[in-house]
Amino acid sequence: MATTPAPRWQRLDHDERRRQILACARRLFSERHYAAVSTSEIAREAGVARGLLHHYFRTKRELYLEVVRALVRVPSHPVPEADDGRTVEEQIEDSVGRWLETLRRNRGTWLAANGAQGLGRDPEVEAILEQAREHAIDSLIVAIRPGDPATAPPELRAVLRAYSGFAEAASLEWLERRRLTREQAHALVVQGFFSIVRDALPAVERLAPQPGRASNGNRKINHVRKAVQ
Amino acid sequence: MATTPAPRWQRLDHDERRRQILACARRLFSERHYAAVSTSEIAREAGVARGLLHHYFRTKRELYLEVVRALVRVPSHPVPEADDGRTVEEQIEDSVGRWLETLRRNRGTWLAANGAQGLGRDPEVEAILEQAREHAIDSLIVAIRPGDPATAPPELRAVLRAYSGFAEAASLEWLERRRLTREQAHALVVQGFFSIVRDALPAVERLAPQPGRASNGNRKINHVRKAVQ
DNA sequence: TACCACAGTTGGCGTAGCGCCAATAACGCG
DNA sequence: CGCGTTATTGGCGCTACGCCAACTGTGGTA
Repeated sequence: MATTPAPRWQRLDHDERRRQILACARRLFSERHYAAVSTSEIAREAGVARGLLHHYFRTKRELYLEVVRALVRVPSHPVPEADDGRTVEEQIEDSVGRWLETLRRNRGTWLAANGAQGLGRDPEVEAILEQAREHAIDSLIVAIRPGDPATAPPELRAVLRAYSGFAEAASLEWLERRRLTREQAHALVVQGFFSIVRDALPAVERLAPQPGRASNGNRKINHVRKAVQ
Repeated sequence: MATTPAPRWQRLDHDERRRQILACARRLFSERHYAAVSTSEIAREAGVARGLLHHYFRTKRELYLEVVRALVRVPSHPVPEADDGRTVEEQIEDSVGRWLETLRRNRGTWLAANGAQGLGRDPEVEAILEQAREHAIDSLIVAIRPGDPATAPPELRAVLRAYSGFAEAASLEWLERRRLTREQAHALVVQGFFSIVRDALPAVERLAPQPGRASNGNRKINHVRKAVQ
């Protein structure tokens, strides 16, 4: 009576195995930097042979880039929801609140993607982060200005990116260095947004290379400027 | 007549050789990420044997960290000079101008240190950047508030760090994405500073956990608040 | 129930890169 | 000019990565 021996390993669905490996890699890459994580360790963690990693992600680096893509799913700064008739103030207030809550829940993920500063240009990683951030800027533009965000003047995008850097740094003060309470971080990000849009943005537009380029289509922004204090 | 054969290699002073290797490593690490640069390549670039790298910097990683320390010598945001009797406004205006000029001259260095976002926490690198930034914050505090910067309330440091993130992002828009002219970047950073100190800072202080903690010693900040618009 | 084909999975080979150390040679000094 | 100091080299050992042929679990089929 030859009983069939117990399987030495389990055969998983392609996507499921891929997700499993990715999850382990994500955890390890979030804790330590690229060079300090070996493929053997990721494989051991996932309970598979090292060769399997190369089957799903050709190289260690491609696995890493896949992790980066997964990490930037958590937005780097507050993004308003679609316009629902509320005032811009309410939308911003609310989006910042929701965003901070998201950060708290995904603390580790977000810190890995935004809190850590590597060094040395890494074009592929930069491209991924860049794309995610520009996309988030689009949402911001839609909230404060009607029309297609693609037609927004570059100065506006630039100022909002500066604001984005402001919001990220402020959040780090709450999440990581704990020099701000959550309420303070909220107030700082919200007030910062309105101040920057009201004061800094027009200061930049006044110096536009081609005068008059950004002189129309700012109805909603002007509304913000008047509404805040 | 046995003429002495030409030396096959030159024996340099300890510090000089060290600087030379560091310079090559710095160039390579600025162009590519850590894993994409090999010690053999650095050694070849410097015209020395690979073993010599390990003599001066025990490991590849320590060499890398040394490069990081060298890179953060370029400040990440505008830092006023020592108080020279001018108004705060003049000092800020001037410091931003000087800072942007520094950035332009050290474009590659600064982009490598601040433009690139790696991924995965790297405590040692973070510690280096952290220290440099906090030190820069001190200079800012001295400019806008009398007394020892060490006694400044944490909220103030937090707000200035947020401003620092703002200034860095704004500078990237000028240096890298070229959506701002230099004049626009200047106006944005200066106006952003005053707006944040005038509007965002008090909003944060109002929510201080221990009421009244930050209620004194803000004479000069109040002066800024009144002076700007 | 037994067989079969597909593809998920393994294990090991070849190579490159890093850490280390003993031997070597350039340079200053008596 | 010889000698000691130490900057510098070259090679050994090990680990990690990329690749691939062989293996095996799994679901379908007669």
